[in-house]
Amino acid sequence: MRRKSFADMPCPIARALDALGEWWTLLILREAHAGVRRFDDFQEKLGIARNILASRLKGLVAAGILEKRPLPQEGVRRIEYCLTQKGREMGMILMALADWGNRFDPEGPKVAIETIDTGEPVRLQLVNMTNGKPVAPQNMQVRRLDDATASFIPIISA
Amino acid sequence: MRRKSFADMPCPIARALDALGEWWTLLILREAHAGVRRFDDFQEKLGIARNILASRLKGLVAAGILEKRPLPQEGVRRIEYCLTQKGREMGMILMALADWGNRFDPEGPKVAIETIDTGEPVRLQLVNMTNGKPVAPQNMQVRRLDDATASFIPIISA
DNA sequence: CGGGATGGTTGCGAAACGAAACCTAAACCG
DNA sequence: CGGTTTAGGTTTCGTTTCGCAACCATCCCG
Repeated sequence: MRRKSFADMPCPIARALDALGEWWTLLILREAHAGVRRFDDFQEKLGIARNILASRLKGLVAAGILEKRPLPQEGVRRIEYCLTQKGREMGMILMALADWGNRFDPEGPKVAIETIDTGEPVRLQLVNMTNGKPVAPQNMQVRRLDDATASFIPIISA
Repeated sequence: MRRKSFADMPCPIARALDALGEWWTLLILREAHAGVRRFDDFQEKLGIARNILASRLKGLVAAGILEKRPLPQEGVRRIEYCLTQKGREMGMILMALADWGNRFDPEGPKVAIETIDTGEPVRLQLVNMTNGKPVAPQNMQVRRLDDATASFIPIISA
């Protein structure tokens, strides 16, 4: 039996996890967000096996999250794996993981998530986009638009 | 070879993924946030194999994300898996996944993430906690507090 | 031509995953 | 009392994925 895919589930979380949920994938993207672009750099910083890294990079390129760019004029052949727009915009997911890990892992390293200029603390919040005000998690829903009678998308009243 | 653990990496993202990053785990927690509490309900809603579900639930209880509660007076024996505080507070991670999946998966179901009372759109934002103002991702850093000379925690200037 | 750098692929053993069958204990049913 | 149902798992077994090390293919340099 092949490992079950989440790609055909009618839920944006499931479909996101189908692209991001394999072991190592989000750590590769953490490095990408930190500026890493080259195969050997990913490999060395993460300590991931080279075949697994190759497989993950291929998947992320296929998912449109990374883009493979050969740099022809660089002496030896060089290839860069660059974040696409889709890849850059999943920074919030990494932030949410970092924030939660930081607050709820007593053994973990303590980090400050803060502004660069003033060093003031930064957190993630739900914000009402029409008035910019914070929204309580209980006052939030995920509602299906395309086919109202189809299966409910379970979510999240923290 | 055992699959490599992220638990001893000095990064809150890696350590969070050590608890949340296995296949199925975040979907189980999506269901938990939607109100599911019982073994057979998780199993039926997700279509997950029972042995895998048992293993994931055990891990989540060990990680302090779910709490196992027997309900003695309920007729047959019933067991509930309830979110702890730690579990409830990772709703932001699910939100970030849902938001990203919703925006960047053209094949996926379109959903509205909105307030319940007024139906206004809701998004995740970085917020400066001292003044409540939004923070641009470029003006954000993750800085290590406990051992400034130790390995850099890569992050995230979306 | 002999390296070295870069970006992989191959082979193989060990875990993890998936499905179905099975088990346990308590209720309930007649 | 014996049989069935309900709930929550565990076992078994075959397939897939992971991890490691070794190897390979290009290109460039001297």
